[in-house]
Amino acid sequence: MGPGRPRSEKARQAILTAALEELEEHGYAALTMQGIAARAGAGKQTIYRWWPSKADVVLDALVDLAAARITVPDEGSLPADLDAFLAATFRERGQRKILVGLMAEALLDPAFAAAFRERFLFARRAALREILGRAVERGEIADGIDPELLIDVVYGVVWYRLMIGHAPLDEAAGRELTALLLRAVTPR
Amino acid sequence: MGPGRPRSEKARQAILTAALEELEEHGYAALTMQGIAARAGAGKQTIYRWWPSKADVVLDALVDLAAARITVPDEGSLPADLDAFLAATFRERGQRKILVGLMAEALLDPAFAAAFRERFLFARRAALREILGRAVERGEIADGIDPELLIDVVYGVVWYRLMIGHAPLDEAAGRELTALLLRAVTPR
Amino acid sequence: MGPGRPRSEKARQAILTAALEELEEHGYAALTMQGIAARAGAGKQTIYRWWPSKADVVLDALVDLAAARITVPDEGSLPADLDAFLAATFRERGQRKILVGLMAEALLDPAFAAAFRERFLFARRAALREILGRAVERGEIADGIDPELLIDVVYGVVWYRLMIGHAPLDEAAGRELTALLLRAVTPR
Amino acid sequence: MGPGRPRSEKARQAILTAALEELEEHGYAALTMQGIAARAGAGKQTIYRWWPSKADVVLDALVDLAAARITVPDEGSLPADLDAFLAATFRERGQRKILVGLMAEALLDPAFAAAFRERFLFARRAALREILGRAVERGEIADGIDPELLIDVVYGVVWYRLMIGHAPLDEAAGRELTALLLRAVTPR
DNA sequence: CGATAACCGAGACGGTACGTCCTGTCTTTCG
DNA sequence: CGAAAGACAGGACGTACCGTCTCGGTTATCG
Repeated sequence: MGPGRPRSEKARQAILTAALEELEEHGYAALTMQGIAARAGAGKQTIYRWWPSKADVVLDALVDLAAARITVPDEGSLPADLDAFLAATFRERGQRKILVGLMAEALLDPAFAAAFRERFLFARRAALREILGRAVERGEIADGIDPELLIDVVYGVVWYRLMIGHAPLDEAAGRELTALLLRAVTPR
Repeated sequence: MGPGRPRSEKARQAILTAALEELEEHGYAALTMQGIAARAGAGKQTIYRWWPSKADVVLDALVDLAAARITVPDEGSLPADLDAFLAATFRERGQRKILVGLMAEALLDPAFAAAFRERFLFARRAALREILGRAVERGEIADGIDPELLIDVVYGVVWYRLMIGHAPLDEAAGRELTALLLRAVTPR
Repeated sequence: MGPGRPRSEKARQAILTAALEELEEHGYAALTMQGIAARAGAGKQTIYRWWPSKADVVLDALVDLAAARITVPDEGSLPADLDAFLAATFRERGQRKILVGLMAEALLDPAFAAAFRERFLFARRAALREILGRAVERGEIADGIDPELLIDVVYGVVWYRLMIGHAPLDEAAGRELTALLLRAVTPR
Repeated sequence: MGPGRPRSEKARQAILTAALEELEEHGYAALTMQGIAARAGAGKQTIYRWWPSKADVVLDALVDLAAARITVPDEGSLPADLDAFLAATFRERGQRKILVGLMAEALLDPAFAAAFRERFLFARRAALREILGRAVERGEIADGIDPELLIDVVYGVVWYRLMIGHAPLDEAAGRELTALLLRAVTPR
């Protein structure tokens, strides 16, 4: 490390925390750099020095939150793994506001969209891909079925319901989706 | 009609057209009421009088555009209907910018989200529901399969790919999705 | 009179009354054509048809109010006339808000300034001029003293105090001013 | 001085200059915050941060302009002092537009009226008061004559003519007014 | 141990869009 | 054709944030 005062870990934490609190209290739409800085007792410059946009702050906060969370179940069979995976996914719905806000930002800002994909979405896809890979090896998935499409179906339904809110995202929904997928992929 | 100058259809058209042009040129994120008003040669007040937000302007423009477009195919069989429906859906992708912008707005603004659901999303779901309803009557869908979940799967995949852009939304994708769904729903 | 519906005297009265009431309640600065029209139950066009600006409405209302008020005292001597004139002038101070508002408008709008001069200010000057004319004939004013300057002194002091509000405009003030003027003009 | 970027003297000057230029070109009535900001190359917020209204901007500009100008003549006699004072006052008539605009604003806005009185009007009165005070000491003013009334007469006539514009404000006018005042105050 | 350098908080800066208000004009229906 | 109603284009308002900048001050490395 060169000379100069090192980055303040205290400021970083204060900013991430402030961002999550502001988001929780007022919603993503009302989130502002000014507001985060004020609540964190930080200067705006300090935020801009380390994050290119407020969405990146929230994404960092989310990644911190969800750091150790992506546990890939390995129950020995596809149905069990899928059920466990979806149940775990739905359990984190305290993050609904965060996820929906970040997706909105990603839809509006291509630069952030790339970061969101790489650091969040694709990490989740990889977990599901691992589950499906094991199922393929076990012969639980018929030939000619593209696992990537299955991933799209799972996350498509999850995100669609998360965003539209017209149907629940609970364990029953998980089981129903698992059942449908099994009918689709099971060799016969 | 009461007294007073009636609403100007010319102004309405100018505003909707201006909104779409601005969106096309600069993207949804850069869309502003000022910009729309200036390009339309309209006063801002005239916009605010009839639409609560810029998103509602764009939604109106979209509904005008897509007015007669929701044609429900009736080819006599589920596979044919699904293929035709998805092909028709994907063909309208000139609307990608519009749809993604409106979804972003819906994620940020609950009031607009309700309008978007009622006037756009649910109308599309209804079309698909009709197709599936006919398939159920024909016995092409096994008992115990909830058509609403199928709708979520179709639009989930469509929206997920529309938003993330990691995979194509073309006729091949449509056929692949159709095939997967048929495997899932066909009685045996 | 030509054909067509004649001007509505009822509307005219409603507008003048509404203008004075709005002025009284919210002050001249907050006076708007919209507000006057709304309170009068009149259309804005009706106001614009007959008055070029809100100031002209208020001026009309003032002239109606003060119509018969300019009574020129004729007590037989300059001191008595002056005292009576000033006392009468000061007595109308319920019009303070109106006068100050109109003067403000006249300072900002040359077109209205002309109307204000002709229809109000110069009418008042004429009254005072008549008093001074009689005093000259009676030999109460020394040669070489320009009555116009005396008028400026009287109305200058009145308006200055009316505007600045640093000193009272009451009968004592009138007597003090009268005394000063007499010392200045009395031949010796 | 506390922390934070200090106020920009350059911006302050640019704003005051822009205000005077706009006023000169388009008149006080057409003066707008937007216009001043645009011409000064400043943000509107920067103006609102330091001045509550456009009138306060112009008042600051005037005070800057007239800073060292209030020179109280001391010629040794009341007639000479008065003549010199009035001549000096009338000589500044390049400020007519400014003064009339500020007075209009003061008539419409009590908050600004207070500032205008304290920072401009009363400062001018004080100068005249000093002249009259010396005259009293010299015995040039008869007992029982209130100097404050004399100040009202002088500034009353000046402002009345400034506003109405029916009579000139030149050296001849000054001499005529001086003569009248002397007749009024000279002991006999 | 002092110079240098990068950080920090604070807050002013030039901008841009917001949503509201009012202006003066226009286009209806009604009497 | 006057009048009430109310929509229209236009433009200023005062506010909120943006992202940048310029302060004084702090905390590290390195000569």
